[in-house]
Amino acid sequence: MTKKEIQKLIRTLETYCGDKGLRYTPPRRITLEVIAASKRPIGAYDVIEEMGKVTDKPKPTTVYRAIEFLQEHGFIHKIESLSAFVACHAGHNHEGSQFIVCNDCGTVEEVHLCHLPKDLQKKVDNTGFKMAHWNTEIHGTCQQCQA
Amino acid sequence: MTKKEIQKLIRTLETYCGDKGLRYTPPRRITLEVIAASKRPIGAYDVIEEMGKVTDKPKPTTVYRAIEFLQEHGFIHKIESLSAFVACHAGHNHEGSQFIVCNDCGTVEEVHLCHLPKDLQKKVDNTGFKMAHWNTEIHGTCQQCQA
DNA sequence: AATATAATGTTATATTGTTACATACTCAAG
DNA sequence: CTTGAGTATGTAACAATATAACATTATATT
Ligand SMILES: [Zn+2]
Ligand SMILES: [Zn+2]
Ligand SMILES: [Zn+2]
Ligand SMILES: [Zn+2]
Repeated sequence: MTKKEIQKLIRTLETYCGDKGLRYTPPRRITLEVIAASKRPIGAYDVIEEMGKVTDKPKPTTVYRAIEFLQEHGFIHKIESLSAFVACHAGHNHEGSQFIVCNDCGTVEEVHLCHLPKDLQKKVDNTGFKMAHWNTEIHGTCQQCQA
Repeated sequence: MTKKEIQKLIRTLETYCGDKGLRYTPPRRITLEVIAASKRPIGAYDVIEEMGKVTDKPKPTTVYRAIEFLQEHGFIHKIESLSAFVACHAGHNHEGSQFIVCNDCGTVEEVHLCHLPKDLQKKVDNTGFKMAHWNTEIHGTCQQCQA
């Protein structure tokens, strides 16, 4: 994300917290800034490192708590297959996420769909399952890396 | 899986290795047996524990190597959001996996589709991305656990 | 000020996964 | 046979990721 986009995202976080009676705190702000500023998914311990540049180097707990908060409220997503985090690019909270991950350069693109693909939704319905969240990670090689 | 199904799966592994000039070895066999016998996704260190009941307790490397082999050849899948493994229920190697995961009881059902859902495939095609593998994990509450 | 709630600080530890190097097995060429 | 190449395992140490438990601080409400 560009610096402007990050600034906007941070203001969104601040507003969101105000509206919901949640606290807009340094760990939460900095964690989001760091994740949003990263070109690729960033691991929790790299967030700790980055955060250490602007505050006392935080303990894992601090960052993991901020990550949990930001995930719950839809500001970031975890790329499970990489144990790493990215800022949400959809601009709103959503139940499902899709990512395209390049195995060569590591870049990740969020592909936002508002609904689970029909063929999957059908299968889920047939089992009487009550869906809460879903996530798809598509691995392969991006156009750039094919050249 | 039932004991019969496991036995069949193991024979499939043996045949597969023979056909491909790969080795059918105790770590590979036991790892598959243990994962297939588990009612829920099983973590690598629990596989180590189980394997320890029938051989000298193995080191992590042994089990991780077997897991890697079994994954590469389509016998097992990793549930990324749980860092745990399940035996494949599709009966053949496939590029994409879908799982329905109950957050309450932990049971996982594999939903096999041979192709990526169309809306996702379109998005991928538009980016010029060359897909290798994909994985979807759907979390929620199974019918039993809703009662 | 007293209280309740939300959030953070701190320490230690648990869980998951990898690196590096030595040893053994299998098959085939000489 | 035996030697060499490729495949797989054995072993020890370690790295990376994540959580538990308990103390303290901040914020808002009474
Ligand atoms: Zn998103
Ligand atoms: Zn790439
Ligand atoms: Zn499968
Ligand atoms: Zn359930």
